[in-house]
Amino acid sequence: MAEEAEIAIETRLRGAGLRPTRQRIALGDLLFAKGDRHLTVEELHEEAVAAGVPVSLATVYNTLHQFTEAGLIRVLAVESTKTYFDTNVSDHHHFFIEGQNEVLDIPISNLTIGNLPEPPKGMEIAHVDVVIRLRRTQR
Amino acid sequence: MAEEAEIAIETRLRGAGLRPTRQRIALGDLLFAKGDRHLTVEELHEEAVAAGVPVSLATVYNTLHQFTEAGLIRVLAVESTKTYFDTNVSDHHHFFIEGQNEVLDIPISNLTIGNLPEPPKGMEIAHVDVVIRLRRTQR
DNA sequence: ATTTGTGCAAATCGTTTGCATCTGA
DNA sequence: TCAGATGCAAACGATTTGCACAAAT
Repeated sequence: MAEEAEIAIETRLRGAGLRPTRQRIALGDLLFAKGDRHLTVEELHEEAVAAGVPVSLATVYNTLHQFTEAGLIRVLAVESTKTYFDTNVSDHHHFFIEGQNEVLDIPISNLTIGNLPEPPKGMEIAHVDVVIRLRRTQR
Repeated sequence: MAEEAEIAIETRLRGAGLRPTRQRIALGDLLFAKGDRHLTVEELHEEAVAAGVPVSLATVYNTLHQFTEAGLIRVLAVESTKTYFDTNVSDHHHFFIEGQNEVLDIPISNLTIGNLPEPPKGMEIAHVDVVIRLRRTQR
């Protein structure tokens, strides 16, 4: 199963014109082995080191950007200090817990958006992002 | 009319417990004199300097944060490395033009959101942000 | 052998902070 | 007067980049 995932990632990397290097495969494993994830570069770097794959921070940055260009993951626009990467590329939206900087998926089926506006001339809609910001309930 | 705006801003500043200093009034004028705006700190700073009010960058940062706390403006979480401030605090959403880092208001009436999901236990919804990302149409 | 990726450290960029000086009430 | 505001420069954290070395084809 780990093997299976590894092969799949190698294939996906090749398909994207990326050499399946040790580091990229390891990062890909960490990203995709556990279902949908929302990670910062820092977090993934720590996981990689903890998993015995001592990649450098710079490589994690490079790799995540390459994965993003390849469409394997996407960037989340929740808050501006840190960049979050989402391993789920399908159409879905997010909760963001303020103060805790935590991102959660919103189950797809719940949310609908109606009356999408016409984009300005010469523009088309690339993506619609909904972020529901949460705060702890007063008590 | 400029006078009127200035008085209003002084009043709003006082109401928020902020001394209406030369710099805050000038920045407030720039922010609110031209209708709804989406600005970065850098942009506002340049405008101020161009308008003959040589505030420091640090003061622009401080001031925008204080205005935000006072509820006069709000922070936009589009994506990008920079923080955008919105002078329109009412409930509305945004277009974001990719590559150009430009923010536009979506006219309120057009967009509806249905079936808002239940927030997780102990949480409540603070705010719902919709960002429609635009790209230039292929030709 | 050639091309591409990696690691490190230095560089960059947006933002924040410490502290001495100034200003509004 | 004097708490609060400002300006500067230094500090900071996230991200990027340049370049020598290593790995993949």
